[in-house]
Formats: sequence, structure tokens, C-alpha cells
Amino acid sequence: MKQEAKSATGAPTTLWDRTRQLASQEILETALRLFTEQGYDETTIAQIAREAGVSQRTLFRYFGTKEDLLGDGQDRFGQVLMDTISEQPADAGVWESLRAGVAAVLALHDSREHALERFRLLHNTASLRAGWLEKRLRFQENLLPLVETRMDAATGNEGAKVRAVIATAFACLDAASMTWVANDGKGEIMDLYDECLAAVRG
Amino acid sequence: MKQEAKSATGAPTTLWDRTRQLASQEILETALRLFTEQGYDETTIAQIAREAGVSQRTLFRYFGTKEDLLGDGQDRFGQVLMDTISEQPADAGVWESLRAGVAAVLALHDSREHALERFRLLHNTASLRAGWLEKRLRFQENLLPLVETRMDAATGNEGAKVRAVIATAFACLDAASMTWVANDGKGEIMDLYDECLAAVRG
DNA sequence: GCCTATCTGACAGCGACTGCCAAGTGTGAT
DNA sequence: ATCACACTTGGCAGTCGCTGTCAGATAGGC
Repeated sequence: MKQEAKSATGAPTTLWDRTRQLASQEILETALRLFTEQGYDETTIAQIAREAGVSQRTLFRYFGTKEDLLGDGQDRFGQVLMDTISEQPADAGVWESLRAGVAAVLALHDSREHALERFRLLHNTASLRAGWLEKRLRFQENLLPLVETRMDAATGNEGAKVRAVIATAFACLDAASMTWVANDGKGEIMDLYDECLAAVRG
Repeated sequence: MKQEAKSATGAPTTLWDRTRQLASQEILETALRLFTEQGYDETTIAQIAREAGVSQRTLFRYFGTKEDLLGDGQDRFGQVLMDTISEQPADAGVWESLRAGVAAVLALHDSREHALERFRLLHNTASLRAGWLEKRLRFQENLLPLVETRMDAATGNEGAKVRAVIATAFACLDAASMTWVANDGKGEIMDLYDECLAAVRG
């Protein structure tokens, strides 16, 4: 029973790892189902744990926070964002680079419906919105040095302008995704994003 | 339910009202002191109640939430914002109107040091940031109809552009206030705001 | 002085979350 | 196969923010 086939990711797939991944997936699916069925705030950790067949303690070991049960790739977002932007050609402007980053993050979603479900939950739950905005703000701070190199020199004021530009890009993403959800997923988010940015910079 | 005279004339309010206000003030001051002394997350409700000389239950009756212990005028912000913007002359542009609203909100702070202390606490505490961003998002949604009238017609997409413009203004306020705090309160926030907006709208 | 309206504190309880400890299970070496 | 070790799991108690409830104190009007 040794030397199991290694997956393409090169991960040493032990039985533990497989079990872990299975349990993790089960928890995640149960949580998402219950959230969409009865709402985020109305779903307790106890219920998710019970229906997923694990103890609360184990659930919290897999996902440190109730919020983490939504964003599989919570941290992946930040990474993809940074990677994409830093990979942009040197002569690309700030706005194009940020646009590319936003597009890359949006492309992470599995399917259109999946994304819509996720977004809808996010925009309709105050506590989730708060957590998401906070996390996003941290991403923005991480982007500061990366974006600064692409802006006109003479920043002067501790990168206030850089912060503003980054925050504006995300503000447009917000406006776009909110509108997208309000329209029940009609059209492309990136088109809305472009519209928003045009309205702002027009 | 009786709305006795609450005018600022110092009219003979009832003993209850006076006691209430006194307790409220005591709690507020104790909370702010402890927050700045040892941090927001490190200060428990039990401690504030103890040092303020009231029970936890009473504290929660005065302020429904731990966050409420910071924003005296939490809801006042939203009101001032709306009022100011709606009072702008009809021929004023969107950006000028929003600028006026931002300025009015900033003018609400008692003193410069008070504001700096408040902002510093806000920007250095993740949970507070999250709550603030969420509350602000609600303000933005409330502003939608007000601002829409000042924008070029043919919005089309459910006010995506309007949302984007409003969100951008607040994004600039964010960038400005963060930079202001980073600079230990040097300069004027509104100047930073103007710089930010200029950088965005190039 | 009495009755009512309001306020207060104590207690119990919920939900998210953590630390701790004992028991179970896979893994590698013998 | 066996043994020791690493890892994982579940239960229990406890913290913290927050809410419902209920008895008792206090101010107000009569």
C-alpha cells in the first residue's frame, strides 16, 4: 500500500492527506449548501459540523473561521493578484495592470453560477461584506510597492496617490460586481468594470 | 416614548435624562481611554463596565455594540453626508458635491488630536476597519438616488456608474486619511483628498 | 403616600472561537 | 509483525460579545 500514485501537483499523497482533503471538501460543500439554503447568519457551526460528520473542534482546525468556509482560495486571491500585476509588461500603465489583476482574480471562479451564488451571498450578508472589505484592504496595502513603480514619479505624500488609484480600481470592481448580482448575472463583470472606470475617469 | 424637550438650551430635563447622559458619557470616556491605552481587542466589555461603574447589561443597553463605543456620531455621519450633498446647488457637479459631503463629515470631529486618535485606532484595528467599511458601504448605497440626479443621463446598468463614482470618492477619502495617519496628522486631509482624486482622474 | 413608568443589575444562555488532554490511527523503522 | 512516534481527532471547559428575562430599585405624576 505504499508508493501511491502522486498527483500532478507533486504532493506526496499519503492516506492522511487524502482523508484530510476529503473531509475538507465535505465540510466546504455542506457549509456552502446550508449557507445558500438558510443564510449565513442563520447557519451555526454546530449544524455544519453535525451534517458534515465531524466535531466542531475539527471543523475549526480545518477552517479557522466561519468566514473561511466561503473563500476556498481566500488567500489565493491576493497571491494571484500580486503575481498577475507583477507579470505585466514594464510599459503597461497602472490602470491596465490593475485591470489585468482584476480579470485574473475573476477568472479564478469555477463556473458562472458558482460565482453568482458566492457574490450574492457576499453582498447580502453584512458580516461577510465587512470581512471581505477588510481582507481586500490588506490586499491593497500589499499591492502598494508593486503599483508604485508603474506610476508617475514624485509621489511625495507617502503613496497617498498610489493607495487612491488601487482603491479606485477595487471600488469599480465592487460597483461592477454589485450591479452584476443585481442583474442576476447578466452580462460580463469586466464590461461593467470598464464602464465604471470610464465613468470615474471620464 | 415621550419626547421631552431635548433642546440644547439646557432646559430642565428630568433627573433620569441627566443621569442617563452622565452614565453614557462616563462609559464613553472610559472606553476610549482603555482602547487607546491597551488596544481595542485587548479591552473587554467587562473591564469597561467595571471601571465605568455599571453592569455589563446596562452598558449594552446604552450602546448596543462594542463598536458603538467609538462612534458617538456613527449614524450622524450618514445624515450629515446626505444633507450636505442634497443641499448643494443644482448646477454643482457630482465630484464637487461629493467633495462637499466629505468635507462636512470631516468637520464633525471635535479637535485635530481627537480625530487623529480616532483614525489611528480605526486604521490599526482590523475588526474596527471591517465594521467601518461595512457601515460606509451602507452610506454609499443611501447616496445612490441623491447622486444619480447629478450625473449624466443614460445610466443604463442599474446605476453601476453612480456606485463607482461614489465608491471612488470614499476610496480617496480612505487613501487620504490613511496617509494622514501615517504622517501623524501632518497637513490637511482635504488637501490629500484632492491630491488623490487628481491622481485618479488624471 | 401611592401607583405607574422607567431603569438597573444579576443570572442564564447562545454562538464563535481557543486551549488542553486523552484516545485513536497511519507511518516508518526495527 | 511489532513497536515507537507523529499526526489527527473529539470532548470538555472556558472566554468574549451579545440577548432575553426577571426581580428589585428609583423617579414621576397624582
